[in-house]
Amino acid sequence: MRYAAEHKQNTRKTLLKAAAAAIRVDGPDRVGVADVMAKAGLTHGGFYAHFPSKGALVAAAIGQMFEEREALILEASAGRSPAEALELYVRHYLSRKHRDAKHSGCPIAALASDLPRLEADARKRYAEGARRIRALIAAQFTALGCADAGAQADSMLAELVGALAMARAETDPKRSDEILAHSQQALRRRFGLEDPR
Amino acid sequence: MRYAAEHKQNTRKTLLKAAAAAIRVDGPDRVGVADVMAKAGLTHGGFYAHFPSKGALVAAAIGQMFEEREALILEASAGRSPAEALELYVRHYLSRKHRDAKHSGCPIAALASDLPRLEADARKRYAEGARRIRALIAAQFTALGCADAGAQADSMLAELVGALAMARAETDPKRSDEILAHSQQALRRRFGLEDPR
DNA sequence: TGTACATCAGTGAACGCGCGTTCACTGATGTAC
DNA sequence: TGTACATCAGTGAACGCGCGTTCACTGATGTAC
Repeated sequence: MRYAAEHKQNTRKTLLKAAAAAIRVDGPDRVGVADVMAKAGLTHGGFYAHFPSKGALVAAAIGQMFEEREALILEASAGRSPAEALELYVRHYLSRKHRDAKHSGCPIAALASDLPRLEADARKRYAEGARRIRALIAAQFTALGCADAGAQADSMLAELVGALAMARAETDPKRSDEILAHSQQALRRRFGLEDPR
Repeated sequence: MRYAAEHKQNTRKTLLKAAAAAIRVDGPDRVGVADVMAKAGLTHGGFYAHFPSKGALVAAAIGQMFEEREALILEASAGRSPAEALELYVRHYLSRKHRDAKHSGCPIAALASDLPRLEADARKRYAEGARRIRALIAAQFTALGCADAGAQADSMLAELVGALAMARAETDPKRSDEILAHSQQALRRRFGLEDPR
């Protein structure tokens, strides 16, 4: 079966998307090469036609996660004022929906504690991705006229990531909701974000 | 070789401490039963005289981490005013020393993203431990006369955990230091903690 | 006092399983002549 | 127009390794008689 010119590239993209989802849910160690191939309807042997090793897949999948995430943030911010965009970001980030949709959520929170254990390539991709997301937030603060936009972005992102990770770890659903709500409230207050409801 | 009455209990404690350190550094999946036994100077076969399974070790080791951590917090707070205790906690939490000493640091940050993937027992221990640490912080806010001490504690802990995890994931040492410094500054300001230096 | 036996933390070989990786092969299609 | 060959994404069996778990055994000491 000879394939269309872009067929291989499409398969590669499918693998990356499948890996990006699976790794956020189960972690880089528990996601197998065979799992990812099966999700694309393929058998495991063909994997090495696309990636030189599992480590390379993990690194590329982390890149994929951040690309997806950045696209989502840009799309959500489009046509909105800086204050609206920040408010929306915080509201979505600390929603029950985001907490429960780990496969498609923020990779910073999903992989935070896995990261220091990964190979150099994967760490690099993650650090670059985190910096880009931080830059998107900082840009909104700059547009709002903040002098220390970078510091504000770091602080906001830290509380977002920490609150989401802790809410996901909490076994009591009520307490988990509370963690999200408390950080939501704190962030709104300290950054002067209106509650639109 | 017949052993002293408490010998087995001591061995168990040694194993727990070794596991608690190793799991924070390498994660629950990459720490092997044989590794932990070797760190106690034993061979792997004897493991099952102490724990029914690896999962039970992981859960017990998580309990151990939080015990160590609580003891440390209580010790550091002893004889200090609530404001001093909070200031010290934040300063230590966001120090380079804490960032670089993963084996003995805060388990909430070290295992945040591993948690949702672990067995029910381990998740329970973690959630209980996180609640106790949160309660220690909330108690200081209550002593300071805060009406919403629980909400303050949640928000502070979220920023601490997020900032530490992100600083550990960052590959550029300068940016990593900056992440710690920015959250340190933000937390001091919003909770009115004096810089003693 | 001396001998046989019970105890039990720890030993180390073995088993089964999953997973990353390799490799000879397949089979449909494009190309050369 | 027809035939032989090259191409190449994907197949599926196999290999090696690490790891959790099991189990028969060790050997020093306490206990029963």
